Amino acid sequence: MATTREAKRADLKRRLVDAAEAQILDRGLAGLKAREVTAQAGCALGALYTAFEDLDMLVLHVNARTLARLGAALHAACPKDGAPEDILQALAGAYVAFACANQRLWSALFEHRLPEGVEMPDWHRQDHAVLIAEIIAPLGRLRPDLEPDALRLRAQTTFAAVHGVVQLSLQGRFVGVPQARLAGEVAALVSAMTRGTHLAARD
Amino acid sequence: MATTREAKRADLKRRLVDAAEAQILDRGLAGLKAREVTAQAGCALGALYTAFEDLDMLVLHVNARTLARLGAALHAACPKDGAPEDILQALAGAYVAFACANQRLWSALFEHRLPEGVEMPDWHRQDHAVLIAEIIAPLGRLRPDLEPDALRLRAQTTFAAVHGVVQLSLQGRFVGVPQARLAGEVAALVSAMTRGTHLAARD
DNA sequence: GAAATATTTTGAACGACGTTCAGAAATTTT
DNA sequence: AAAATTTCTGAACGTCGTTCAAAATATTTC
Repeated sequence: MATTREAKRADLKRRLVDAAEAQILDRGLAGLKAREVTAQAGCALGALYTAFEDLDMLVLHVNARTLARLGAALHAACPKDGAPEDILQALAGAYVAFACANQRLWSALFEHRLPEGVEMPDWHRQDHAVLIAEIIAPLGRLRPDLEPDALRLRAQTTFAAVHGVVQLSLQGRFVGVPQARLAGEVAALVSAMTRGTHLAARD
Repeated sequence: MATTREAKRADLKRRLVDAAEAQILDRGLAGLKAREVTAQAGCALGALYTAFEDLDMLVLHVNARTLARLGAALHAACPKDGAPEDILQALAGAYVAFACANQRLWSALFEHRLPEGVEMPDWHRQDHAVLIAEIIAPLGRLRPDLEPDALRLRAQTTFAAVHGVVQLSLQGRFVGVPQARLAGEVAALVSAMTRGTHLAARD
């Protein structure tokens, strides 16, 4: 049974990620505890460290799942054809909707920090590409003058701007916009960025 | 010596905030430890809990200091007269410069989370007002049609957008823009937001 | 198939952490 | 200066992530 060993290991990993996801979902990232996760996954405390290097890597696997779901939501929300403004509005709206509907899992994506000096593994860095993938095409139509590198950079900036508004709002910070106003403010921001960006291309 | 008691208490608090600030400055928020802070402040471990409710409240006092310095930097960078675009660019540039020059203390402002369910004390909520205070006037000139409430909301959104770009960049995230490009991208964002915002006022 | 060997799983134990609190030290009052 | 009060102290507690010797299980050998 050469396959059993790997299959059991994969099953353990799945149960641990399931349990960690459930844990973050109802207590937040800070409420994730090794003892509770392993109890819910039905394994010993030490087993966690045979499946993953440490708790941080387990969180990264939960985040990978969340990013995949978020990526699918963004892709689904993106109209096949339409004006660049409409596509960007649809993407921003979908991002807001996903963050609101999955607050704790979405928060974990950006709250989580690796210990200082520890670099994020490559396999997980790539998972983040979905955050900007769909932005590039419509933005490119607004700014046909930009080189691919500059375009990608501007897509990152565009994402980060929207993300910032969502993050400060959902964190309930003093400077964050009230959650009830979030969708409207993001729409206004995207509108302003879109119009302003379009103008810049003509200068 | 009625004054001594209060003076000594105030001195202890100051030493603790000094030590915590130094600690965050060279090891980051996650590197802040009660035992090290009290050792550096020259008091017993338990003394921390006679001066502050807990470590979180000590962090809030460090953050209050940082916000005051940041507020001063933003105010100083804000030209007395000039086009709204120029003022907003100056503010954004100063924000980027402060965040870069004080990365760990600035990060602590937004990394720190109170335990779930614990609300931020009012005295510290107000400290955050400096983040948007200087934005309101120039933004109001671009959008004279907005009511004071809507204007304040838009100022929060404008801040959050710039902040998002800075935060993802300085965190070194995959989707963040490289630090070397940060100032340029923020300038482009402010430019686009400003032009777009101005156009919206004419619709 | 049983003994020997290799692998996997286990949970008690470790060190570090934030926080508490009974007693020691210092101060104020009598 | 003795008594009463306040302040300060650091050992001790509970919880955390992580480790690792030993137990349990699986595999190989004869």
